[in-house]
Amino acid sequence: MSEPAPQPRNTRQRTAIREAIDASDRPLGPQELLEIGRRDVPSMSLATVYRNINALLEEGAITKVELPGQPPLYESAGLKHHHHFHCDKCGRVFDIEGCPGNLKPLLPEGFTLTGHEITLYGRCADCA
Amino acid sequence: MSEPAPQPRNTRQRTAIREAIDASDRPLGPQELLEIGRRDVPSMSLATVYRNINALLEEGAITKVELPGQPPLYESAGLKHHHHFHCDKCGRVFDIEGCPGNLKPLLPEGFTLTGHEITLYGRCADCA
DNA sequence: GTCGTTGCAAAGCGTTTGCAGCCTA
DNA sequence: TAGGCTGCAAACGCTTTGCAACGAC
Repeated sequence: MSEPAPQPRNTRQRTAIREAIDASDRPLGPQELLEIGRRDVPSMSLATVYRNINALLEEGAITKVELPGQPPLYESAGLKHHHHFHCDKCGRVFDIEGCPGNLKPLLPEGFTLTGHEITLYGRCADCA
Repeated sequence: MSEPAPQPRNTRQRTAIREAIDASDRPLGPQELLEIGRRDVPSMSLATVYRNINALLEEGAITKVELPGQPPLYESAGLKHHHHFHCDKCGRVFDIEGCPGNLKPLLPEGFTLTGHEITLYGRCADCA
């Protein structure tokens, strides 16, 4: 089921990507990570960003944020349960604390619930 | 902003696609629509499915259902406000009636709310 | 007969992968 | 030095588009 998992090395590229994600207060996409990472390592390629994203996902350091109709974003793992807000104007995604909870009553007969995802849409404070 | 919008024609392909969507009790993807459509019009191509999906979307006959991390699905327009359930096992998506509502309190200061999307995950009745 | 539509193949776009050289440990 | 990592370019999967033939009205 699982590969022997090689010994990871701390390259400047990997460090730059991990720090970019940890320092951000909102989830970031591969292209944004490339731009930020290139401030430290100008030669960095997009393929490297993707490979490190996948490595960090597998080691559990970051989480994939998937919103309807958009390519995935990534944020630090270990944030508490939260949801996301997508600004209709600037397109940025923000973390939202809290959760309405109590969604089980919505389920049809015989269905079981293991998780949920909520995305809010509107204008962020900068764009409102 | 908007093209003069040509006079649409009722081809067998378009009819088959529209009927497949209207007859389904759950949202369908392009590949599924191709398979169903080919029962009526075996020569149908995937490009035709996509072109008709987009035409039906613009004329407001169908709605795009976008779930996190999956390609879009399509369902009849005019269904009342609802959400979606994604089965972890079979991968199918089902419509869910009802809505928790009252999500405004979750917003940070200065943010405005125009809409929301909720996706539930778990096992459907067949897979539970 | 017009002109919207179709099938096919090529092009786009975001993501993944093969490969040879590079660099961390 | 070994072998994981990187940059580059080719490959992929899904969707769109150019083009010539087709067919609805």
